Amino acid sequence: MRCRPTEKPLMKQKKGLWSPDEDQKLRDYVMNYGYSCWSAVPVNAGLQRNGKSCRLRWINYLRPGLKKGAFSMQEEETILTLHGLLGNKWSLISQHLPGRTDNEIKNHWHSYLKKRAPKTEKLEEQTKPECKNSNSGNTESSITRNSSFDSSDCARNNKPPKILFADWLTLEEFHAHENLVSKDGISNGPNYQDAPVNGLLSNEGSTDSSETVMRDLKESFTLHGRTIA
DNA sequence: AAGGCGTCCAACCGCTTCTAA
DNA sequence: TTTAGAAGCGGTTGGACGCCT
Repeated sequence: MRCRPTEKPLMKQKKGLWSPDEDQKLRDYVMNYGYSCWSAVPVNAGLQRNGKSCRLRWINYLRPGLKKGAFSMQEEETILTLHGLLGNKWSLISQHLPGRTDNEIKNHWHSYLKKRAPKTEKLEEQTKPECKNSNSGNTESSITRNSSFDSSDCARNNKPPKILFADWLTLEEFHAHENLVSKDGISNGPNYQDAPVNGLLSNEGSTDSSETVMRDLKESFTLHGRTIA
């Protein structure tokens, strides 16, 4: 969804940590009017921030239903399993951990879980299929994007079937969320960050065990004509 | 007590994708 | 078909904090 161009903010945009006052302004605005157009949010809410910053603050901190506190063993197990399957697809991983944000999961991975999974990483390196990117002198990408199921090197060149979030839903489920409309008539669209999702992702209130996650993923891929080896 | 160092996390940056005009 | 602008995503950075010497 694309929103109409809005007036450019006249004030200089602020950076850095958010104040409680800014949080309150953003929360009030989003609760009342929704966020069909993030670039308009700071202007209308009277914030000296850019839309991107507001979106991030809302998703990572202000959004209702966010879990605070330490990750449970089960959550960590899920992250490890999914990371092994999907690589650094933090937004996909976060969809299996209700109340956790991609940023939070990413941080937790770099802080704790990465150290716990060195064997997995090494195994991935060894078993990585021969698809070395001939045209890339870009060592950065091959170092930082070292997952087995990733959009990196090989995947980019061979153009595998793209898997969008909508692919994980049935058509009915997708359209059900597409019809989500705020009380002011502003359509929020299929906002997967907030929408309680049925079916595959219906894990509200319960974290997937790694086995369940594996099974779900395999079933989902099979359903869409793809398989996980 | 104070300075150095490491860790964690919030937020920014830059790139890609999507879509309306 | 092209283009511009917005959203989304993942990598990176910087500051706050705690621990150690």
